[in-house]
Amino acid sequence: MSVVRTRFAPSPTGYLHIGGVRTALFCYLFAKKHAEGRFVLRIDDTDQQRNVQEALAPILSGLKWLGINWDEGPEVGGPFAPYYQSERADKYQAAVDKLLAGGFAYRDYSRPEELQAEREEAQAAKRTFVYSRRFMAETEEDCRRFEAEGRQGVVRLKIPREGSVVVHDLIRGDVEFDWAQEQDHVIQRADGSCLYHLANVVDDYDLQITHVIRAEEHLSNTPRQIFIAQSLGYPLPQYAHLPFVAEPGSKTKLSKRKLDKYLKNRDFAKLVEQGKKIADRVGLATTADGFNPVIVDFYRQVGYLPEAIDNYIALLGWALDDKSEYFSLKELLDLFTLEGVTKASASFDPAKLFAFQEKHMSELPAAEKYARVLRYLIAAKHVEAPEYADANFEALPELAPAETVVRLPWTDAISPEAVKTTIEKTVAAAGDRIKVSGDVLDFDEFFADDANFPIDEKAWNKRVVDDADAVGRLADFLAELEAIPEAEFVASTLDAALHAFLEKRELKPAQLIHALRVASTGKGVGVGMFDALEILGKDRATKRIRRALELARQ
RNA sequence: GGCCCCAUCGUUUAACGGUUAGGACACGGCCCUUUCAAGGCCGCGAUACGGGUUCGAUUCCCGUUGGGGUCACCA
Repeated sequence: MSVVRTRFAPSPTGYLHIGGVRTALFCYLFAKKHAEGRFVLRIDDTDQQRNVQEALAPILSGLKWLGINWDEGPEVGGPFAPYYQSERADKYQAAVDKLLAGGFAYRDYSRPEELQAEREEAQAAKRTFVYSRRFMAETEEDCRRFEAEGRQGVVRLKIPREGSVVVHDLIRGDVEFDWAQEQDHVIQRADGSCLYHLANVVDDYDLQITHVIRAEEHLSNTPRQIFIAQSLGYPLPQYAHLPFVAEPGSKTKLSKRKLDKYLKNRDFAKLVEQGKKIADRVGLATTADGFNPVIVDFYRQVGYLPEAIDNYIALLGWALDDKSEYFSLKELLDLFTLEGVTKASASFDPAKLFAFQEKHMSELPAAEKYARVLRYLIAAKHVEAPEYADANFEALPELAPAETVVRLPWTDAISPEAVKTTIEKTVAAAGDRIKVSGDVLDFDEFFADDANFPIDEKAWNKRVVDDADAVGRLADFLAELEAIPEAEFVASTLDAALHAFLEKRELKPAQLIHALRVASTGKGVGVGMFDALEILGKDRATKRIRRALELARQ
């Protein structure tokens, strides 16, 4: 048994979308689960302009981010280089010559309008269109004659006019197509450039691809590829056509262009809204092409975990059994099989993806959470890191090195160590509330200037202004807080102190805590009250409450 | 329109002739609770339809309906 080789062959379009990732992931998983299996990345740029590298960058970075690493292809090279179709023209030419010589293709001199006329005629007569081959050149003389008429020649496949072909598909079983339904497709243009189907077949052969795993849309053009391969004497690869990734709540293929439509889906809108909130704070343009939940870059920017995306994407058209759902990439590598792939298209469900993100995030070790979150705090300027003084969000590392020095922009009185502790405690206290890394920005109250942090007006009015006794209680409790030694200013002590205070006065927690929260954090909601006080520390916490009391008494 | 593919809760899936048709997400309720999350418990909810085959069909066959893909000198 030969070594399994799969390939993912994107065109450089400037973005990597969810559907593409799913195909790439399955190709990768299938190859890598086999001993010595190789996953090849080939760039299908037969029809491209200059800026291939630029348009390719987001695709390569997206795959890398997701951990879908290729064994051969751009940047890493490999034994079958080049991996760009634009650099393989000579191979295609040789194949065209061979096809022509074998009588499997012919030179055609029809003009587009002539072909169109035939097409319309067939349509009017309700027949399947089949080219008459009226301008097929069978001899050199024919060629010269047509050329003398000012015609330009292309090369077409000479598809059989009868009989049928069976595609053996690993997912769909045997699918039969009549040759009569196929067209004499053009494989080479007048200018000598070759078209996709030819290039694709030649490359799959040259790169020794054993399993062609691709989206279902390619199933119906597999016959012509089989024709090319067989005419060239190539052994056929195994085919596996994956179901589509469809739109939320629909069976239509997911498309980047229809974002407006998807936005009407509540869950989709939620994702975008959360993403925008984060992007705005870190200075990311939300009008950019990549800022769209259909595009992988969106998730990277907002702070999703690549493992969560991989996990969800893997389940889009694949299942292991009736209960397992949470997988790491590594586990997927062991468990993935083509047999587990479903036949029906699966629609992309943003809410479910988010649930996977929550789950993976909740299992992330504290140190890594810290490293991921730091990027957002720096970009939003809640903390400063001298070594990244002028860096914008994109220039900041996704995982900040542990030794990164941080300070608060508004004071030097708090040491870098203390700032680091503040972040660590904030992340710990926020816990599950930080669902994507960028969510850390919801807890900016711990980094704000004690003398001048923003206060949510609604919460302030409700908890302080409208509560006649709030100020008095706050003042009394402040005195208690001031009596606690700084070293004991920790959540457990504060909890005990507050409850003792309440008990003495026969008050319920709510009668003090809400006002205390607004006074010390400026917000109506947040982490546990005692955690919040501990994070701030005695000095900052009491300073803030004093400020609040002053404001309330004005 | 021709050809091809597909069809289980709202979504994603399990059940490869015998189950009270299972799970997850979402949704609803309750509990916990200082807010917001999280968590726990409970609930709602599906075999598209019609014929066969069979002792027995989600499962096999045929048809209908519905959805999707594809029919380029795009990939």
